[in-house]
Amino acid sequence: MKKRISESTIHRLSLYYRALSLLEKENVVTVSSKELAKREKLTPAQVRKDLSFFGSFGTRGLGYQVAELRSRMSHILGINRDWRVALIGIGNIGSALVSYKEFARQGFHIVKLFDNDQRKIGSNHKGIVVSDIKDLEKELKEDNIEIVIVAVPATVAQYIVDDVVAAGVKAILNFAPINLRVPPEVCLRNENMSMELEYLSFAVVNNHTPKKVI
Amino acid sequence: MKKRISESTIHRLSLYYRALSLLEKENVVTVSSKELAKREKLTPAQVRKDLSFFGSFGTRGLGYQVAELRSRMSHILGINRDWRVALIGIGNIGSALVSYKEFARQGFHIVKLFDNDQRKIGSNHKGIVVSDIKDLEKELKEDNIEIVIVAVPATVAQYIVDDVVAAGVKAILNFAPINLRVPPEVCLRNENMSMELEYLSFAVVNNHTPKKVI
DNA sequence: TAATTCTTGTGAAGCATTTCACATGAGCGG
DNA sequence: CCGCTCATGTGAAATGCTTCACAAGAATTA
Ligand SMILES: NC(=O)c1ccc[n+]([C@@H]2O[C@H](COP(=O)([O-])OP(=O)(O)OC[C@H]3O[C@@H](n4cnc5c(N)ncnc54)[C@H](O)[C@@H]3O)[C@@H](O)[C@H]2O)c1
Ligand SMILES: NC(=O)c1ccc[n+]([C@@H]2O[C@H](COP(=O)([O-])OP(=O)(O)OC[C@H]3O[C@@H](n4cnc5c(N)ncnc54)[C@H](O)[C@@H]3O)[C@@H](O)[C@H]2O)c1
Repeated sequence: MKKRISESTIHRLSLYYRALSLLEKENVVTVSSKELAKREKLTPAQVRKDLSFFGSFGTRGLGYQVAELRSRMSHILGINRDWRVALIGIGNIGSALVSYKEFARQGFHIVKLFDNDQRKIGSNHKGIVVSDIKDLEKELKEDNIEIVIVAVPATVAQYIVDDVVAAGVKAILNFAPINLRVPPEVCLRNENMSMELEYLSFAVVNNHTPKKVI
Repeated sequence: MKKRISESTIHRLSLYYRALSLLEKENVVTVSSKELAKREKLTPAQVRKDLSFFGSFGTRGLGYQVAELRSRMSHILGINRDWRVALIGIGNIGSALVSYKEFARQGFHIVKLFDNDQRKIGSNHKGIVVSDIKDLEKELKEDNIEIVIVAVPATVAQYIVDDVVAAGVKAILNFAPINLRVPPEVCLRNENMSMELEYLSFAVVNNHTPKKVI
């Protein structure tokens, strides 16, 4: 019975959630798969198929209740609750992420910072004191951290991630441009900006246009 | 004859390029599809099929010459040359990107910065003076910019992108969490970190492990 | 109540991508 | 130079994902 949900479907759930949030702000009460599709450059059939993996949320002839569907989406995505996030590496990109208030508004609360630079350890970023990387495993456990963001140089990322995994964390967002080894029960996602620039460069040189834009 | 190259293949080309660069640093001379696959958690067949879209670069029984294949990859990806990049929005994320030296090392040179904040206009970031957003279209044309990175609030991103498109730019990397409209000849890529966090949250809640890690 | 309109939910068809499997060619050791 | 090993390149099969197309349910109007 349990069908494997594809990566693309999960990403589109995020898009639906985003579109529904906007619709709610616009005080729109119901929305059809057609309208939802248009807003995120997809097809109505795609929208309905994606939703159908999780249940049937609409009314024939009418469409979907915006508020209800949004709430359903948030449950499916697991964002109807708060998440405790730790950020490792308070450099260029790390600092940008701590300052980004939107994450907290979405339920992703960065509650812990780590670095190995003595000048940074003990300093305060947006109300959070930077911890020593030495205490990583211990503090991740103590603080019940569920998601870790890795923003350290690629050369040390694997060591860091090994500790993160040892601490029992099951979800990692990695910014270092390196292929990290994690056990199968840990979900690792990579945010690789160079790869996106290379995609653009490929597209320009080869006159290629992507079919779908993530 | 011209086969459509899939998004996944293009992303994997970046992975091959990265792995080959490391192999070259390690003074490895030849590499098999098997080894290349292992390094990036792929299958040997996948590697060979991807490469086969662009030619045949290997030697049966031996594998691929690391230096040669790397050079071929860089030509295919269009990174055997320099690119002139402009960055719009010198806030949290924009500042992090300007400071990141790796982009320039890969041939992506951020040579132009834009903002609308009077306190930022005229200021110097890593040797580049921030221009007024008012002059965006004119300066993008004058300076022959080919790739634009958009790091402004979502509320203004569409206006900015319209100007970027009007200036004839064909490649855009967008960090704003919004679905931007661009004409079909323009390649738009979105870097959406919230979406990745939502992916992780989905994975944890649904006990889902992705098949492939991008 | 019946006819009309609208839009969902979903098997099945149509495409796309990945994996398989093997013929083929290169190097090497005896 | 022959036989053995290794690894590529590629059609074909298998798998996965998207789109089609339509039965069926809900509202609305007559
Ligand atoms: N800055 C960007 O725009 C950008 C873009 C793409 C990728 N990245 C990647 O993101 C990562 C961080 O980049 P950055 O520009 O912020 O680098 P950075 O050097 O500014 O920051 C790295 C931080 O990690 C800390 N660190 C180093 N070793 C550590 C360790 N062992 N334990 C804990 N902390 C440690 C450093 O003290 C520093 O604060 C890198 O892997 C980089 O390749 C950055
Ligand atoms: N900071 C992050 O970690 C992060 C994470 C995910 C997504 N984002 C997205 O990236 C974008 C930038 O985020 P940020 O945190 O750097 O925001 P920010 O507010 O720090 O920076 C935005 C910059 O854009 C400039 N700007 C505003 N309107 C402009 C206009 N019309 N023309 C030119 N410049 C203008 C502002 O002056 C500011 O310098 C946002 O869309 C945000 O949602 C940021």
